[in-house]
Amino acid sequence: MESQIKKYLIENAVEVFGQQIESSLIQFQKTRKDVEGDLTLVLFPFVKILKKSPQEVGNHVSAILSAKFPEISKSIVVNGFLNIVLSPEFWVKALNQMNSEEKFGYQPENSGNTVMVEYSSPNTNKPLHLGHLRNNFLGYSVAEILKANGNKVIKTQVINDRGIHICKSMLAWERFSPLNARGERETPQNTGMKGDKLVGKYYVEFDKQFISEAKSFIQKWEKGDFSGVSEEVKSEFLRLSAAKEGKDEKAVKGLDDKIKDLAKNQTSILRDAKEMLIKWEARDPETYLLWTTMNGWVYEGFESTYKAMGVDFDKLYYESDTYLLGKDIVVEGLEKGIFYQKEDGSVWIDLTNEGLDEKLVLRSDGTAVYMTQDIGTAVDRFKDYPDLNGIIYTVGNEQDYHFKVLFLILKKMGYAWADNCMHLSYGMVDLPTGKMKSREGTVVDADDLMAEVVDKATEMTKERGHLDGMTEQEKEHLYALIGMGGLKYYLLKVDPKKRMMFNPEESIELNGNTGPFIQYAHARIQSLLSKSGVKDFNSKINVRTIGHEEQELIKQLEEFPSVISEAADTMSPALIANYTFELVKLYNSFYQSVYILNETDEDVRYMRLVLSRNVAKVIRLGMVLLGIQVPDRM
RNA sequence: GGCUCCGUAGUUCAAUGGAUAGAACAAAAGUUUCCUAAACUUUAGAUACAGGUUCGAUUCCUGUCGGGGCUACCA
Repeated sequence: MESQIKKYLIENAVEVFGQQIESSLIQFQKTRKDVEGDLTLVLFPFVKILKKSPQEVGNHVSAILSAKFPEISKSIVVNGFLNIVLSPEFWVKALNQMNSEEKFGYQPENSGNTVMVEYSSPNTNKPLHLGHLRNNFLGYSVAEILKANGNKVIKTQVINDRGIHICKSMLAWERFSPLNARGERETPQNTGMKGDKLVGKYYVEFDKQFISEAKSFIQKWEKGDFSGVSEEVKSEFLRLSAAKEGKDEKAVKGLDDKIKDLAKNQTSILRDAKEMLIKWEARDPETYLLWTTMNGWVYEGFESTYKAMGVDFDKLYYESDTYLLGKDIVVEGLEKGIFYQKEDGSVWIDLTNEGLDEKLVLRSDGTAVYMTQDIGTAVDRFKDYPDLNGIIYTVGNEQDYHFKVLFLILKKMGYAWADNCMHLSYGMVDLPTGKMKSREGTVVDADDLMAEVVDKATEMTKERGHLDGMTEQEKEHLYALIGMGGLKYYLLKVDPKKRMMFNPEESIELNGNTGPFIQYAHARIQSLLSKSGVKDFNSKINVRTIGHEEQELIKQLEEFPSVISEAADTMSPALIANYTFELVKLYNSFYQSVYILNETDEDVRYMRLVLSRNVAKVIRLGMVLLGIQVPDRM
């Protein structure tokens, strides 16, 4: 309706306004709740053109529209706004229309572009945590939203499986794992530990040993004992120590960090890890086997976590596969003069003209850095999928700068698709106790958290659920569905760009703006429908009038398609979440105030059932986009 | 220091430059002879500060104050 009126006004602008007008001048908005009307046209933009008062403009436009559109039963001018009231017939027709569409609000499949969505870029040394949950749920949801808008979507992740950090956990496992009775080191099989947790444990172990060795160096140096270190290190230490004199707290901390780095570089354990990396890059069979084995453990662990999360991927990329391609591209860029080489052999790009800094793309020893790999991965992807239109990178906002640089480099390298690469930058998740820090053990583990919310859901559902006649398996499924629904909804309902506070207690709440609140509404409607005895909802509704609350509900349902498309444009699942919450509140209020099954007028009863059915449908279609399932009973 | 993002009820979040700034939680008071009360209905409460642009500013611009992030030959 809105678009029809808009179209009409633009096409007949000369007649209505006496001149052609920009389409941006036609602004519609939702009518305020406390004012009569279904649709509101903002009149201010026309006031200047017509040089009349808002009231006169309103009357003028109102008369024209009323004559043209029979759906408009009346229109009222208030304070510069034209509030349009649509007829009951219009709303009944709208309800009949949406009732006939199974996928109401979705665009036809493959009617849009081909887009790759990358989310979850885990480090194989660290088990997944709360931050990954936001990342995964967000990426998955955006992928689903894009699909609903007709795009073909390829879900992917890039696995960070090479580099010095990987060697650290490998080394620590070889060196520190206790042997069991059969003389074996710890494995997921013989300990029953999840693979990613086991590897993570040895990564932490490495860090402990590493830091303690570095500390002992510093203690020695402070006593003036420089045995076994080079003159350069000695003088650097003395220089840094002397510089601390008379500096403020912050500066001293910075210098201390530099001293720590200096000491870390002297440790034997780091040296051994570096040697291992060189062996790995040389494909030393023993090292390679160890790497493959331990990575296998991690992937198995991740797999089970992803399964619990309910996310999946169409294609995986491994940095161990793409870093070499990245290096080739750097060489190519060097020949083209896009990059330049310093005396020590390191390769850089100068972005000072773009307001950024110089950025390293290859180390002096010829090894790849993060940026090198990312360049390689991007190019690789467009090679794998020739019809790909763009990539969306779901990565935290602490990497805004990295992606700015990455896209700029790709553009300078002449890749036309660089303009279609986007960084879906999401905010950090904070805890009430402050930031998550692995050092301080304040990281919320993904597996633990998911288990906790499901436990809580189990407890609450047993207490008040309606589970008679369900099998144990069905019950387990329901508990998981409610627990995970709550968690996903909690993480997705806020604007992804913003940092958010994660309150563990609130995340398992069942009341208010929560997943279970929405799931409950769906279950209640399903129960209603099955009790109604109506099997076939295909016949048309036949009522002349329609109640205020019913009309408000249809109005809200009518907005679903534009919400989906806006969610895709802004890549914000939060819009879907908030929309659905509004819908459910309206429905609950409606449900409370009228009889449905006990309504005596058959036509009205049927209309209310159809309305309920469509509310349930839109709830389900909306929640699917968030990766949340809705139950028929709870 | 440079770059960048953000400051909205007690708390967590909303608000394409539009009408009297919406919700939820927490607080207070109510609603079950009826379709799932995990529901519904009331009440109280906020735009960090100072300017500017505009018919109109939470939104845009400038400055102040406060917070986060980036500023590695780590990934």
